[in-house]
Amino acid sequence: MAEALGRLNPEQRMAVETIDGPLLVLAGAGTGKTRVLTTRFAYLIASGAARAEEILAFTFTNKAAREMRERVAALLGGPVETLWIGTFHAIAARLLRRHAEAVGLRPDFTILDTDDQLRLIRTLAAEQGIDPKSAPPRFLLAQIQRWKDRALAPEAVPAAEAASVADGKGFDLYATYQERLRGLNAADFGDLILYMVELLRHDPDRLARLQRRFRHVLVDEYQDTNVAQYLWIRLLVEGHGRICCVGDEDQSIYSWRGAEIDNILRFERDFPGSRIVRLERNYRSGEAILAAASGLIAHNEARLGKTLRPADPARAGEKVRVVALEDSDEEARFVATMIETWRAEGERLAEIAILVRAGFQTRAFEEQFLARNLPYRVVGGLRFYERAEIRDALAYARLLFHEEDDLAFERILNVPKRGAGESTLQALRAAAVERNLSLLEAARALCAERKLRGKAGEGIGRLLDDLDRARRLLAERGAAKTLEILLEDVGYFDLWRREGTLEAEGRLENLRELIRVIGEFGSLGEFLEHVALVTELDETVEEEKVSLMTLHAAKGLEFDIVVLPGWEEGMFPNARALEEGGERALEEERRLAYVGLTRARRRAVITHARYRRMFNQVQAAMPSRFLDELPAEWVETGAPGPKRRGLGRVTAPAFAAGSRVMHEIFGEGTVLAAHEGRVDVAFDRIGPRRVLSDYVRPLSD
DNA sequence: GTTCTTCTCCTTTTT
DNA sequence: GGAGAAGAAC
Repeated sequence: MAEALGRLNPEQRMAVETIDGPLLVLAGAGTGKTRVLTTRFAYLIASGAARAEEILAFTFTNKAAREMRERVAALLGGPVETLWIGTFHAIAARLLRRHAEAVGLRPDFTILDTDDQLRLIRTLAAEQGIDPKSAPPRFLLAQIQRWKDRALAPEAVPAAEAASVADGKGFDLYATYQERLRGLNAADFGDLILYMVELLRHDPDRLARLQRRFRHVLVDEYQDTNVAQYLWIRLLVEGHGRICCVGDEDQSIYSWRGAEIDNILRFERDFPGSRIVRLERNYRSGEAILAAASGLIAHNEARLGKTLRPADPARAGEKVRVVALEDSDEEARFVATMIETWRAEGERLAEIAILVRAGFQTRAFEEQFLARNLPYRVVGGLRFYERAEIRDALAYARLLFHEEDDLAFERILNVPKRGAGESTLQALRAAAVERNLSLLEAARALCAERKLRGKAGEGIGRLLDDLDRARRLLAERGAAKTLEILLEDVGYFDLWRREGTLEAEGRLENLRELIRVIGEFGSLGEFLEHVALVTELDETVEEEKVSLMTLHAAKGLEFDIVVLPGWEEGMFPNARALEEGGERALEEERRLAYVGLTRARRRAVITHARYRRMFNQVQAAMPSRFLDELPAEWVETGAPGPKRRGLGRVTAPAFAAGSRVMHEIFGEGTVLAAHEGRVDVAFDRIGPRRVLSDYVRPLSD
C-alpha cells in the first residue's frame, strides 16, 4: 500500500487519503484518474475504513468496471469476487433482483434491449391510434427515457409536461408502456435506475440497511450521471456522506442521454462539508496540445475551472495542425496518405486514431483504407449483440429460457419465414389476451385446436415442435449445444447459408462465436443477464490497425496520433444538436472537441473540407468556429511533411507536362498539365488529381 | 394474406 | 446509401 501511495503526486495522494467526508475529485484528461480511484479503493481497505464488500463503486461502462476490478484486485493481491464494482445498470440489476417484488416484478425479470422497446412502443402507439408520422416511435421512446432519466414514474410527470408531448398521447403511452412491461415481467434500462430510486424512497428500512452496508461510495465519471442516478447516489450516502465522486465537467458529453452537467457543478451545494481536489498534472500530452485544448475549452461558461499542465514542463511537443481540404473525398484521401507516410516513418497504426463527430463519417475513410490495404478497425460501430443475427439467435435463446417472453416470440415468429405474417400475429395476440396466455401458449392452443390453417399453421406447428424438443435437450446437452441444434432445426442457419454472400458468411461466423460464448457461462440465465447489460464483446486484441471511432467512443482512450476530421460548421458543432439545445449544446460540442484533442499524446491533426457531400448533394461548408477558438500560437496550418524548401516560390511554368514531381501528401507523379497556381498530376499511387502547385516540387533525377 | 419491390425519408452522439 | 413504409405481385 505504501508503495502504491508513493507512486502518487501530492494532489492524487490527497484525493486518495481524504476519506472522512464528501469529496469531489476534478480530474482533467490524462491526470491519473483511474489510478486515484483504484488506489483509494485499496486504501479504504488497508486503512481499516471499510471492508472490500462495503465499498460500492459505480462506473459508466463495463470496460471501466472491469479495469477497475482488475487493478483493485492486483493492489489487494488476488482476485476479489465480492467486490461491488459495476456500471450503474449492472449494480441496479443486481440489487433489484433481490427486491423485485417491491417494484412489481419477479426476480427473474427480463431486461429489454432497444429493439424490444421500440417494437413494443410501435405496437402500443398503433393500438392507441397515435399517428407514427407526427409522433414517431423513436421520438416517443426517447421522451419516455428522458422521464426515466429524471426518475419520473408516470404518476410523477408534471401535468403541463405530460400534456405537451404529442397532445398528451405521449404521456398516455408512457403509462401503458410501463403497465405492459410489468405484465411482461420486464424492465428497460431506464427502469433499472428508476425502480432503484423508488425502492429506496419508499422503503426507509431497506434504505437504512443499504446505507449501513455500503460504508463508502465511489463514482467514476460523475459528470455523466443523470438525475435518477444522482438521486440514487444521494439516497445511499444520506447521513454519512462518505462519497467520492471523480469527474471532469469539461468532458461531460452525454446530455442527450440524460446526463446532467449540473450534478457536478452543484456538488458542493449538494453535499455539505465537501472538499474538492483538482488533478491538473497531465501525464499524457505535450504542452502544445494541452494549451490548444485548454484555450478552446476556456470559451465555455459552465465550468468549475481547472488548467491542465504537462507533468513534464520541458515537453512542448508538436503544435496542433489544421489542414483545409477541398471536399470530403480529398479529406479522406489526404488522411489516408498522411497515415501511410507516418507508417513509413515508423509510427504504429495501433497508435493512430481518427475521431469523428458522427458514425457515418467513418465510411469515407473506410473506403480509402480498403482501396489502399491500410488495416483499420471501426470501434463501437454496430456492437456484437446489436447485430440482427445475434438478436434473432438470442430471441430463440430467451424463448428457450422463458416461454412467456412475448417480445422474443414476436421477433422470431416469422424468422426464418414460415408464412406467419402480420395477420397471424394479430390472431395470436387476440387469443393470448382473451385466454390470458403468453403468445407462445396461445400459438400452442390455436395449433391444437387446428385454428391456424395453411402455411402459417404448418410453420408454427413445426416451430413449436422444435422448441419443445430443444427444451427437453437443454439439461442434457447444455445451453450452447441446444441453441445450436434449435437454430439448425428451425432453419435459421440455412437462412444465411442460402444467401451465400460474404456478409452472410460473417453472420454465420458471428453465430458460431455467440454459441462459443454461451458455452463459457454456467447457465442460460446467467448468460442472458450478461448480454442484457454488456453490449460489447470485448476482445480488444492489440492489432496493428488504425482506429476509427466517434468522439464519444474515444472518451477514456489515448493515442500517439489523433486525426480529427470534419471540423465544419453544421458538422461540428453539429447543427442538429445546436437546434435542440442552443448555447448549452454548443458548450457540449466544445467539450467533445476538447475530449478529441486531449486523446492525443504526441500529435493532433484537424481537417476540414470546403465542400461536403451530405447524402446526395454537395454543400459549401464553413470552417468550424472551434478552429478560431484554438490559440494561434499553438496551431500550425497546412499539410505536414518535410520543410518546404523554397516551395511556393516555384511557379507553374516550371512544371512541364511529362516531368516527374513530388507532392507532400500524394507522393510522386507525372505532370499532365500546369495551370495558374495548380497542376494536374498523374500520381503513381492515387491516380490523376489537380493540386496546388505550392505543394509540389520537381524531382531532379 | 404474405412477400417482394419501390419510394421516400432522414443520419448525432449509447449504458 | 440505409431503413421503413406503402404499394404491387404472388
